[in-house]
Amino acid sequence: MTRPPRRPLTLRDVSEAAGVSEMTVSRVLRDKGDVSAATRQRVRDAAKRLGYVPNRIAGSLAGGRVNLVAVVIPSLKNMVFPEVLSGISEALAGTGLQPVVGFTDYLPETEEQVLYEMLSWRPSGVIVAGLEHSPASRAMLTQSGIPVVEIMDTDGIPIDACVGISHRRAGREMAEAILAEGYRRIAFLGTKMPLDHRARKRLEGFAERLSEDGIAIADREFYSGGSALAKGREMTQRLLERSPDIDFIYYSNDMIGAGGLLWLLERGVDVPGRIGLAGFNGVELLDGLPRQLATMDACRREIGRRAAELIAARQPGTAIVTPERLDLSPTIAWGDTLRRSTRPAKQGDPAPA
Amino acid sequence: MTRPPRRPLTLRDVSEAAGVSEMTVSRVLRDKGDVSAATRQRVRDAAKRLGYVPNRIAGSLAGGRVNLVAVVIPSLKNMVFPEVLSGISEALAGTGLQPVVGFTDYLPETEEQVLYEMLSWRPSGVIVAGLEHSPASRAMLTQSGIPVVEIMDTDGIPIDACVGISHRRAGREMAEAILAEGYRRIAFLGTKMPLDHRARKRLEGFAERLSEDGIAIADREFYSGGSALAKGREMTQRLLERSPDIDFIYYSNDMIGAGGLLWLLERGVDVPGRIGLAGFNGVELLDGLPRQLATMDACRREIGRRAAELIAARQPGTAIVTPERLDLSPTIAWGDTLRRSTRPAKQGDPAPA
DNA sequence: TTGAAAGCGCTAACAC
DNA sequence: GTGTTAGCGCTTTCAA
Repeated sequence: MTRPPRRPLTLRDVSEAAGVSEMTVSRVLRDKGDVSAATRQRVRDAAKRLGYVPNRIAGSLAGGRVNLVAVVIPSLKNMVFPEVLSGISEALAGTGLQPVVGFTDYLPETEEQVLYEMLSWRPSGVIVAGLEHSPASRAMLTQSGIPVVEIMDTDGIPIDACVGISHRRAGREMAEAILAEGYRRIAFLGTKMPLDHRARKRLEGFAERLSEDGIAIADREFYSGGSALAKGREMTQRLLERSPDIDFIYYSNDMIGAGGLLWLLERGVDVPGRIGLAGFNGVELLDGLPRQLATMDACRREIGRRAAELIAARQPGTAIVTPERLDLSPTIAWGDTLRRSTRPAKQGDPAPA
Repeated sequence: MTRPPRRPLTLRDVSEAAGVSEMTVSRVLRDKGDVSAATRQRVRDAAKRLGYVPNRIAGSLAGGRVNLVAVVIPSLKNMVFPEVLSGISEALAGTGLQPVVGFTDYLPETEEQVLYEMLSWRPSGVIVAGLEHSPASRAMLTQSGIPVVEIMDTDGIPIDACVGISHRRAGREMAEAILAEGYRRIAFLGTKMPLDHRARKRLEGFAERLSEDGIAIADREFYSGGSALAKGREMTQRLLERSPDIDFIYYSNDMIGAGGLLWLLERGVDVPGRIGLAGFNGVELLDGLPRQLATMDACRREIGRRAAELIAARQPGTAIVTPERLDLSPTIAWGDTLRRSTRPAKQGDPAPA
C-alpha cells in the first residue's frame, strides 16, 4: 500500500484547463445559470479528462445546502431496517438527496452521540426510529431547525412528524383475533430488550386486550442474543414443558416464531388445532417454511418511503404542507397457524377440516 | 410541521457567551491544545447551555480532514453485508472515523455514481465490495489519493489493498469435499446474477475441480427475485423431477439451501445419504433448522473488521505498513448434510451409522 | 453570457 | 494559555 497521495483537483484546475473562470466551471458542473453550449462542452471535457470530482465540503459550506438525509436506526440485525432503508433510498432517488445511516444499538446514549455526529454535518433532514429519545436528543433535534421524521411508531408525540404504525394497536388486534378464534391459554415469547419500545408496546396492547376478556398471559419468557430461529425452538420447548396446556403462543418476531413452528411440526403437534402461533413483522424471508406463520406486517418499506417523502416535501422551495402524523394500518396475515373457525372464509383459504 | 427554522449556532455564539475567543472555544471542543481548566469549564457550560453543535462542514474544509469512511456495497438484502458493516463499525469505534454507506445494487453504473458522490465528500478512506469496477470507477479511486480497500474477494488485482477470501478456492474446496465423500451426480442451484462476480467465481472453481475428476455438473438452475427460502424449495423440486438421479446439490447461498433442505426432509428423503447438500455463507440465522446445512463461512465480520483496520492504519500520522492483500481461509462447516464416510472422525462428529 | 469579489464557519500557524 | 490572521474550495451576489 504505497500509492503516492496526490493533491486533489480543484475548480481552479478545471478552470485553467478549460480556459474559463472558476465561476463558469461551477455553473456548468451544477447545471445552474446560462452558459453557452460551446463553453459548456469545453468545461465538461476538461473536467472529465482531468478526472475532477467536486469538493462538496466546500460547496456545502458556501452554498449553505447539504444534500444529506440522516437516518438513525437501532441496528441492521433486526431484519426490519434493511427494508425501511430500501424504502428511503427508493423515495429519495431523484430528489438529489442522499441517505446517511447511523446505528444506535437501541441505546439512548449512542443515539445521542450518533445524532450529534449527524447533525454536525447539517443534513437537510433527519429520519430517526422511535418516539422515545433522551432529553438531550430531543433538544438537539428541536434546535436543529431541520425537518425531523420519527418512524416505526405512532404511539406518542412526535417532535416534528412521524410515520409508522401503532404497536399498541397491533398487539391489541392480534389479541382480538386470537380470542375470536377461541384460544384461551395464551403465552408470549419475546426478546429481552427493555429499550425496544415498540416490542414493549405490542406486548402491552396485547396483554391489555386479553385482560379485557378476563384473560392473563399464561406464561412468558424473554431471550437475548443468539440465533433467533434456535432461540424460538428452545423457548418453545421449555415453555411447553413448563406449561403443557398452552394453546397459543404469540412471538415478538417472526424468526423466533419460525423456530417454534419448526419445532412443533417436527414433534407432530397439530398447528393450529392444538396450538396456534403468531409472530410479528411479515418478513418475506420466511415464505417457504412448511407452513406460513400468522403475522402482521410492520409496513417497513412504506414507512421508509413515506418518511423520505415527508423530508423531501419539506425542503426549502417546496411549499407542500405535510401531515405531522402518518398512521399506517397493517392487517393480520393469517397464514396457516391461526385457526379460523369463526372468521368468514376468504378466497385462497383451504377448506375447513 | 411548522417549527420555525432557526439560524444554527456558530462558534462565535459560544465564544461570546463564554467570554473567550472563537479559537479557544474551538480548542476546548476538540480537546486540542492547552486550555486552563477554568476556561475549559466555562466554554463547555456555554456550549451545552446553548445547545451548540459544531459545523463539521466548515471544520473539515478548514482542517483538511474528514472523519468519514465511505463503504460501498451492493445491497443489504444479501444477508452478507449487514455483518460486514458490523465488523466495520466495530473496528472503527474509537478511531474517530465514521462509516458512511452507499449501495450499488450490483450495477457498475450505480457504483460509479455512488463512488462519485462519496468521493466528493473527501472521505479518509474507501471500502468497496469486489475487485471488478468500471474503468471510470477505478480511475476515480486511483486519482483520489486516499486509502482504498476492496473487500470480500481476493481473486484479482486490488487497486490499493484487499481483504477477503478466494471464492474460486471456496468453490474448489467444496467440490473437493463433495467428491471425497463419494458423491458423483452433482447439481448446482444459484442466483441469476451475471454481475455477482463472487458467486460466479465460486461456481467456476467448483466446476473446475469437478472436471479434474472427469465430472461435469449434472444439472443447474438459476433464479432471481422472490423469497430465497421458497425459491430453494421450488428449484429443488423441479431439479429432482428433471434429474431424479442427482446425489448432491451445491447451492450458491444458505437460504436457498435451507429451502431445499426443508423440502427434502418433508418428503422423507435421506439427507445426506441419498442426497447431500451444501450452501455458502455460514449464516447464523439458520442455526435452528431441523438439520444444520453444510456450508462455508464467508468471514463476513472479520473482513469488515480487517478492512476498517487497514483504513485506520493508513491515516496520516499512523506510519504502520499494511499488507496489500489479506486472504482469509474459511473452512467447511460440515453440518448434517454432507456425508462424511472417509473423513477422519473429529470430536463432535456423531458416530457413523 | 461571463467574471470578480466577498464570505460560508471553522482550524493551522503563528503571535503574544 | 490565549488571541490574531489567513485561508480551506466553493457559491452567492453583483457588475460588466
